[in-house]
Amino acid sequence: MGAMEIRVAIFEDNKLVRDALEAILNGTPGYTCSGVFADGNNWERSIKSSQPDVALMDIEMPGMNGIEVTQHITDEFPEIKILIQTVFNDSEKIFQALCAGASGYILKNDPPHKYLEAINEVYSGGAPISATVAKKVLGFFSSKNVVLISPESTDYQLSEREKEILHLMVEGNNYRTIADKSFISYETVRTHVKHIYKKLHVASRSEAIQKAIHQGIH
Amino acid sequence: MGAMEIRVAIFEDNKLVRDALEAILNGTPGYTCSGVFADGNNWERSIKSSQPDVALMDIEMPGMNGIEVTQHITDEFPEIKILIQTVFNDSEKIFQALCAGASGYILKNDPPHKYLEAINEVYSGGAPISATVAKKVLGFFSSKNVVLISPESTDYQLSEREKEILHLMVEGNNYRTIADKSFISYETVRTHVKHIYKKLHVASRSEAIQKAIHQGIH
DNA sequence: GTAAAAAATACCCCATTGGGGTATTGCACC
DNA sequence: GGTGCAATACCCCAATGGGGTATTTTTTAC
Repeated sequence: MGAMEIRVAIFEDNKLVRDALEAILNGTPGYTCSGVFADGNNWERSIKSSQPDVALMDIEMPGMNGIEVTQHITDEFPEIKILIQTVFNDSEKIFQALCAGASGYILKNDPPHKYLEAINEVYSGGAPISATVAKKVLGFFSSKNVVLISPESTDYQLSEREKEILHLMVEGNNYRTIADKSFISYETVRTHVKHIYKKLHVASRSEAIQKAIHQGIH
Repeated sequence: MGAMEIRVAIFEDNKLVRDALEAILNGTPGYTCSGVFADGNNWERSIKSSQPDVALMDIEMPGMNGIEVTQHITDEFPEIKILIQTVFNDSEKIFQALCAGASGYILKNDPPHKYLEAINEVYSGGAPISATVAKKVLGFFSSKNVVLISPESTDYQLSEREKEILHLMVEGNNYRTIADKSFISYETVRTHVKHIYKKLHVASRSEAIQKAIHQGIH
């Protein structure tokens, strides 16, 4: 086990597939299978014990599914790359996985050498997607299922105080509570809120909150 | 010119690039350049005269840009595949193009053989994306810039009357006006609105309107 | 260094909205 | 013939939103 080997953790509920993948990884120079898990129910312990560079993730697993595990891992261990593998051609799942932070996507019927290439590619910072998946991704953009929010439009020039007030609104406080927590009067809160609405181009509390959450105004 | 050749139209403002692409296409068996255009200003005429299977589209063009042209072509001639090519690594533009209906995406510094492969791939129904672009696409999903709308969630079981009221709300009428237009009392409008909010799982006029518009409740 | 602009504070008025009830009528389904 | 639902209608009241005006402080600009 040389220092240059890519450590891979396998999350896969099918024992045959799991064993096959493990054999391929351990039988190929440059790759080590550092952990094999049948589900994601103990994902945190699994990750800590196997210390992978790349997690090969099945979407369909009993208990916690691959999408949830992907979300958790990218939240807690953002340096670990996740390569999603599935037999399903389910667009919905693919997109959930992509949104959860997967780095790449391959189909289960891809041949072993494709797996190895893909693992290598995510490890090097790339983004392997099989042709089938790529097609779905592009197709999805053409459909009306995606709303893009321009990164440019996220600068609303809110003042620090306004951001504080907005934050308190997102937490669900009403004007009275915001006033108390900010040590200013009810009417001042209202004035700030009016300014916030003008800057965000919205006309209600809920719209402002939506915009704040979706565009990460903190 | 055999029957099996792929007809390609080039939209590209740079004359050098344009001529080079034309030469490559016409010099390679299986490909024909059926039209060469410096901009998209007469896109409809250009498409009708060149009858392409695939349009090779530059994003940056004087007058109508490649994204707008892509949108028009996919609207009017959905059978034509569009391969976007650009020197820019601009995520924003890439996503606009993808949303406009592009079938594939290559970078201008890709070598000629990649162009030919990509043209062949879109023509066969594939979705070529260069590794750089793929990375951006996947990265975009992980960011907070994309909102996915599940197709499943669009049935809210609104009654006919409730849909009417919601429609009047979308048009900007207040309760009083809705009441007058619907020949019912102000209070009845309020009752309907409360029911609508419960069914849509929202808590304000603006959220309800957003949901109605985005999910096409009529 | 001073003038202009922006931010933060505070108050006024009042219409509109939202959530919690209750209640009656009519219609369909079993 | 009761049970459920849609449509109608009213009550109370808290919360929100938009329009003002005004003072003080801070920042920015020339």
